[in-house]
Amino acid sequence: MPDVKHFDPDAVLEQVERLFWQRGTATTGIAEVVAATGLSRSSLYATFGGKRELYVKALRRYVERRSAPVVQALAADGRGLAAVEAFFDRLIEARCAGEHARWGCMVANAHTGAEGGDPEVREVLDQHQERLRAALRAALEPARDRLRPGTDPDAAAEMLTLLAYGVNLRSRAGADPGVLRRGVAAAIDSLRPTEEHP
Amino acid sequence: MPDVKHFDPDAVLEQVERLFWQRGTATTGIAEVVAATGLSRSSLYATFGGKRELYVKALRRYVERRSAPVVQALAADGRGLAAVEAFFDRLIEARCAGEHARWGCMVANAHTGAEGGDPEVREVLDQHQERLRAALRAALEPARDRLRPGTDPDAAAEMLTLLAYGVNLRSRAGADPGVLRRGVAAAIDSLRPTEEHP
DNA sequence: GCTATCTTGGAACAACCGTTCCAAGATAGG
DNA sequence: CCTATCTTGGAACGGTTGTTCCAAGATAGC
Repeated sequence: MPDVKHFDPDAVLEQVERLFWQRGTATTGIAEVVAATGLSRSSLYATFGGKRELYVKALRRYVERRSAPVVQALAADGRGLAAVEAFFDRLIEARCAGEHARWGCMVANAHTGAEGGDPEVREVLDQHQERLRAALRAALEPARDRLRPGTDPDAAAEMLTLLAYGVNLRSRAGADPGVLRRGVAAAIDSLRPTEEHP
Repeated sequence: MPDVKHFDPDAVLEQVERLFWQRGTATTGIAEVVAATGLSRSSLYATFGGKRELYVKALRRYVERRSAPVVQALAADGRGLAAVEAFFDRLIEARCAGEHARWGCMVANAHTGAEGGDPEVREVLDQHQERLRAALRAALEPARDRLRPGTDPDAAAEMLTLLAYGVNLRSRAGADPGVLRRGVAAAIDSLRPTEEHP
């Protein structure tokens, strides 16, 4: 009996996600959201709630549609250190070039600013960190006996996680991809066993 | 002949610095600055200019009075890897406990949000990154021949710099200091030569 | 085609934003 | 003590914020 929505909610949410991802929460006004999505304030509020709920939904969409697939692929990649290398290569590439260049990571971005104070947001942040850590740990597992002697894979995964956040942050300020690659390579190479020269 | 200021500009700037450091630019209104400092809008605008100039001056103060001393101490510390260890220990301690716990690093915080778009701010960000990198590189120099064979000190300094930004970011979201320490320890330990067991 | 029910466009809202302005107050040289 | 000059308090500004509200429009079952 009732009327039906004149738009695709997920397509709209993607637009909103891109807006908040690039510009942040505090800087992006509802007026900009209205302008970017094309729909009216009424539809916006009726479908998603207020600005806070809209941001949280956009952030969740980012985690599920942008981050999770890559993280899962990393966890499932059985190539060992090569998998970790590939992950960081693509990360740096995506952060410094192409459509989303210099946008950083929406989750990393959320760490600063008012959005990080929200308990619901904080939960997403911690979940994202934990998933990335677990994926890096899983990626290291097949290479366990090919790592440098004495290496603790859990601690190594922790280190690589922190490194990823560093890359995400610095990429937003225009860091040179070559420099980022060099820093990441130093970390990964330090996990390889020293070559023997008898 | 003229009247003289009824307050100490640098003491006020310190208050402002703390405010912007903890809460960010976009979230902190001039009204809050007025309330925190106790002085009037007139004095504020006459002394520091608008909000943008006020933020930049507070950020510069942070770099010069908070960051630079620690970074210089790191560069001058001749103990090698122990110097790097001490630097990160104190960093994590300051980020997770005490007066400024969970505030993160004001410079790292500036990477996200509208402030990062300002060319003047961007310059401070790059300068800070470069100083930290150079200090870490200098701290590694005395340990050069005590590092793991094949280690590139320049690349290692790059890696440690990224790691520091990761620590700063994650600390704001309430990361456990023990976890942070473990990740950092993994990075530093990976620079040590493998123990020989003959 | 009628109608109950939802959606939509857009006006309107109070609250707050950063900034400006000016009269009143404070100061130090003459 | 007087006065030129700067500072200070606080009112006021136009613009923007997120949100609400309602009449008009669209839809699908009867």
